[in-house]
Amino acid sequence: MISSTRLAVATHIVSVLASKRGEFVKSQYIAGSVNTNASFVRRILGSLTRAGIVEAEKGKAGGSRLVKCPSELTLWDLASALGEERLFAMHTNPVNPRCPISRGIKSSLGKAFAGVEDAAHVQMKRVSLKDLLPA
Amino acid sequence: MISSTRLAVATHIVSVLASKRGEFVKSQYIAGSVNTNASFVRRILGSLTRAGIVEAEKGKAGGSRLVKCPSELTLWDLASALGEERLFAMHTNPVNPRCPISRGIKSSLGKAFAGVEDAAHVQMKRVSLKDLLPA
DNA sequence: GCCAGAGTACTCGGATAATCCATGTCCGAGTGCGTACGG
DNA sequence: CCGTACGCACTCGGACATGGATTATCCGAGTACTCTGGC
Repeated sequence: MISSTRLAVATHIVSVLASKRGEFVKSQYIAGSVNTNASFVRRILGSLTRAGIVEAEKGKAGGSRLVKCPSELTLWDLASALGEERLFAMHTNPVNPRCPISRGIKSSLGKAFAGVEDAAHVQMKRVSLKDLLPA
Repeated sequence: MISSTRLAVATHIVSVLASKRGEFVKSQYIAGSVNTNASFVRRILGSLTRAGIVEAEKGKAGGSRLVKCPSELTLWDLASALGEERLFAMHTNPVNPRCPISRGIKSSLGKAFAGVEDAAHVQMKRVSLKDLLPA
């Protein structure tokens, strides 16, 4: 039912960056904290960089560092940086035009899903990275 | 974050059942509306039957029929019948005990996820099958 | 005419196959710093 | 002593492998209705 852990890993990543605020942190170090491989971390860091949440420095003394202030970076920012805004998946099977239910369900259910997602997004915007860091 | 379309398909299924209220509908007919295979439909019907949302009749004139009233059957009922209550997935990689972030993140992020999910659940309980049917 | 048994049309549910997606692994190209070597 | 060239340690990003989850396909066993055949 639930597929990717990217949001959880992204949150873990920015938490590590926040705990080393100002320093450039190597992807290998972050991978050690998450207990995964550095390439996976880099792929997520790439999304965060493109979204302006993180900046990367190349070269020997390179690494990544947090650009945003932890109190102003929310779960929603991370999810949308990853392109994981949707919580529900519609089935993609073709519509059966001879069935009125089949013709209408995707539209009405889509609206219902959107309503639930909106409520979730509101909550996600209220959780900042600062809330997640150890006191 | 959700890969499976079971909730969408389950909603489609009960919509078809509601549109034929009282009649026993064959899984093959439902599959035609969803444009998928009957076995997949039956597997979902099985979950709905176990949850008391639907009842099945065997034999030649058999099929499935809706037990609950459409105005009292919510998205939440369907999701929980399918065991798809969770919207987010935590990464399952082992904790790195030498990293304070790694030690704490799963607990604090888990609480944040739960808060968002609670908000979503509230909305899901407000959407009934009746809201999704054509007027 | 009536009952037994076969046939039919569904059910459920398990086993397996085919696909898809998330993640892991590996590699090449680019870049900036440090060092070594040659002038 | 100074500048260039090389090596190193990172970055990004693509290609491909792997494993698990989702969905599709197929089959067997059970059940209830219906029809047929024998008494």
